[in-house]
Amino acid sequence: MSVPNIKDLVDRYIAVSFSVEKKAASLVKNQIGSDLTNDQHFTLRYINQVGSCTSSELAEVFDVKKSAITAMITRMWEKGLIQRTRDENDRRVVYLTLTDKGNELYAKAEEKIHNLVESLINKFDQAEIHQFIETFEKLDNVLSENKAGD
Amino acid sequence: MSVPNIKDLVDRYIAVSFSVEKKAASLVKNQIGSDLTNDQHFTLRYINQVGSCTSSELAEVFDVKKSAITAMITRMWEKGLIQRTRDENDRRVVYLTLTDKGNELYAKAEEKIHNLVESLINKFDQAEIHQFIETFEKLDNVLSENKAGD
DNA sequence: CATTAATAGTTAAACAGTTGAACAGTTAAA
DNA sequence: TTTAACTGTTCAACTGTTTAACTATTAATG
Repeated sequence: MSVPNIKDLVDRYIAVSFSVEKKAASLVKNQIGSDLTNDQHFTLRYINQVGSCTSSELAEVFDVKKSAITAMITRMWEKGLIQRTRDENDRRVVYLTLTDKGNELYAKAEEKIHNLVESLINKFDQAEIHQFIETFEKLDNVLSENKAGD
Repeated sequence: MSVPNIKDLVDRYIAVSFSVEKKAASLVKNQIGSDLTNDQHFTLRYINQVGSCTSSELAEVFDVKKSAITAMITRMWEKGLIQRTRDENDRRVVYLTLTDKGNELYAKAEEKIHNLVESLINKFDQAEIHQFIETFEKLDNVLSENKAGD
């Protein structure tokens, strides 16, 4: 008990992160409806946050190949959610931005998620939440360093 | 700062959980190699833990339709990792277990993950890890309740 | 300047994972 | 016994992914 049992830790972490991720995805999907897949929602969210970005940037952030981004962006472009604009200075580059429709859809999704979280957040006290997110972000950094050292 | 800003919280949580999940998946994939996809690894892990289960149970746990399980189990069955055994009492039911090959592959993957975690775990102190997992599991329970109340 | 490198993004084939609907076989309920 | 419920499968269609080859453009090098 005092010595950290790595096997138990790995089992617990994998089980809980897997479970939470599935449940959160399922809840979000119920809220958002069938307009948007989860990956499309994350893409919308990211572009909304940064305002404008490129395919290469998305591939870096999502840790997938550029061709995967092309496919996903094309599907969202077909739905009228995303705009592609060529850079006039460097004509290789294509800037991705949200259309009005994309922004609206994101705002609607965001509102529903906000309400959902609001209804759940009172189960935790603020210090606990704060510490949880801090550790989670620390884990993210540790993983980044590990990857950089490959 | 004292009042919890839900929007910021949601943004931070989604960003960090998305990022950690991607990085962890990528690290695990590097360790395990191309023998196994992440979902197949999780499936192997689950069946290893419970010993034996059914398609319906997997569908419940993974929160997907049964037809998705059939497809995935078939792929793993073709690789010789999983065995299907009909229940003689209720001939609708099929029990899923790991073959020797499945168990070996799981053990190998588990060892590599173990070593990986061992190399990262010293970045955190034990109390922090303990508290983090506790809160994560609490979140899992809260999400379960919320889903049950749908 | 001309040729060669590198970069940004796309396309196409192939695969894993997913849903939804229809179905077969089996068991339980009426 | 007929009807209803359940377990698992099949099939078509879709999203997301990788790999490899490709286009177009820009940067670097001689």
